[in-house]
This record gives sequence, structure tokens and C-alpha cells, in this order.
Amino acid sequence: MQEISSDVIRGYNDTIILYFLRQGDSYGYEISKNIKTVSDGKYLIKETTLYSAFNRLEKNGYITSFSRDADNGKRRTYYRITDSGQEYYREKCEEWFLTKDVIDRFIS
Amino acid sequence: MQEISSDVIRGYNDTIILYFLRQGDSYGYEISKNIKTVSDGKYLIKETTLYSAFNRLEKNGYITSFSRDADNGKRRTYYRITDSGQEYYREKCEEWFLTKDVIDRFIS
DNA sequence: GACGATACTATGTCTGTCGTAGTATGATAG
DNA sequence: CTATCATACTACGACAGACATAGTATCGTC
Repeated sequence: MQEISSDVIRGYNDTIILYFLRQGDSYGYEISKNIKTVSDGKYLIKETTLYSAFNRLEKNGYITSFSRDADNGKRRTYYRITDSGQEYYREKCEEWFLTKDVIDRFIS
Repeated sequence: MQEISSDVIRGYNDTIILYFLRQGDSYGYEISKNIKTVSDGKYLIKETTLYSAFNRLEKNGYITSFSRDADNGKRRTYYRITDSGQEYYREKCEEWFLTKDVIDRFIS
């Protein structure tokens, strides 16, 4: 099976995470499963990539985190998107359209 | 002016260079100008990025290089795409379509 | 004779991904 | 009742590619 480019995804992991957080608070494992589902298994994010993205996003003020006990008795770290994160997501979407258009010119 | 994502381009600089070499032998400065033209000035590749890409491409056998005196009396390093480079270009185009499709699912 | 365009090379920094490993809990199977 | 799997992370270090900065050298133009 042909693989997707992790060097391209690189620029959009933060955006992908925000995509899910826009739909409601979530946590690492769930987002990881959702990415798999939405991409039809074409993209499986690495745990380390995911959690370091959470840290970066929080440091930049795009998300906030809080711990909460889940149904299964486990303690999870949940993440919530901030207004600034919403704005960042919108900007990245704009950027994506432009970038896609430019690269398309070099593809035949 | 909205910028394009260098983290996305990152995965496609080699492909962009090969795009031009498929049209004929060329050299650094010319390719750099061509990238600017084709992208309508939206993407200006950095010199260091360009020349390190040439080195990588040659190391991987996707291009060969040779020196030749240009009209203006200057000595230039020209690059030529190899069969392997042609194949690599085609693969990267395939990959681009897949990657684009996956990322689009996370963009609204 | 200064300056800009051309045509590079060298070196080091930074960012994000990823490999590897480890910790800890709950659910499930044998 | 114990092994294994799914869940839910954290720590650490390696690596690749982009890029900042700087320097070299030639040619044409004013």
C-alpha cells in the first residue's frame, strides 16, 4: 500500500488535532483512533508525535488541558480548544488551500 | 500576504526540482527563478535548501551533475534527471494525491 | 570603481517526527 | 489466577530537512 507523506503531515498534525477538538473535548487515545478512522487507516499517528503536539499546542495557547476520571475508572487528560486555537485552525485551513495550489503546479 | 507552509513544501522540494529537470538539464539559479515564476512568487526557495536538495538527490541517484561553461563565461553545475529520478518523481506525484486527499478530510 | 545579479559553499541551529523503552491500570481469556 | 491485550500515557535521544548567517568569486552596468 502506497504511503502518505509524513513530511507533509508534519505541517498539519496540529491542525488535525484541532479539527477533532472543535467537535468537543477529547484525549490522546480517542483522537488517535479518530485519525485512523477518518483517514480509513491511511494515517496512523505515532503516540510520541501526538503527545508532543498536545504539549506544543498548549504551550502556544491553542488548547487547555484538564484531568478527569473516565467511565472505566481511569484518569485521563482531556484537551479543549481555545478561541486562539479556533483562529489558528482557520488560518491553517487557508494556508492549506494556498499550499496545495502551489504544489499542484509542480505535479503532473 | 498569506504564506504557504514550508513544512508541507519540505516533503516536496525534491519533487519540485525534478519537475523542472524533467523538462531539460538545469542549474541552481535557473530552477530557483523558475520556482518563483511558476508559483507566481508565492514560493521562493532558499539557496541552502536548494543546494542541499541537489546533494541529496544526487546521493540518491535521482540526478547527475556536470560542470559546463555558460554563455556568460561562468562555470555552472548543471543537473540531469536519471531514470530512477523519473520513477521517483512519478511515485511522489502518486503520494501527493493520496496525502492531499487525507489532509482534506481534516480541513473545513 | 561601486553595486547588483549570478553562482555557489560552509557551518551550525532549530523544529518536528519517530524509535525505543518504560510505567500503570482495567478487561478478557484460558 | 495469571497472562495478555487495550488503554493512557511519559522520557529520552536520534535524525532529517529547512534555514540563518556568512563568505567567495565573477560578470555586467552605471
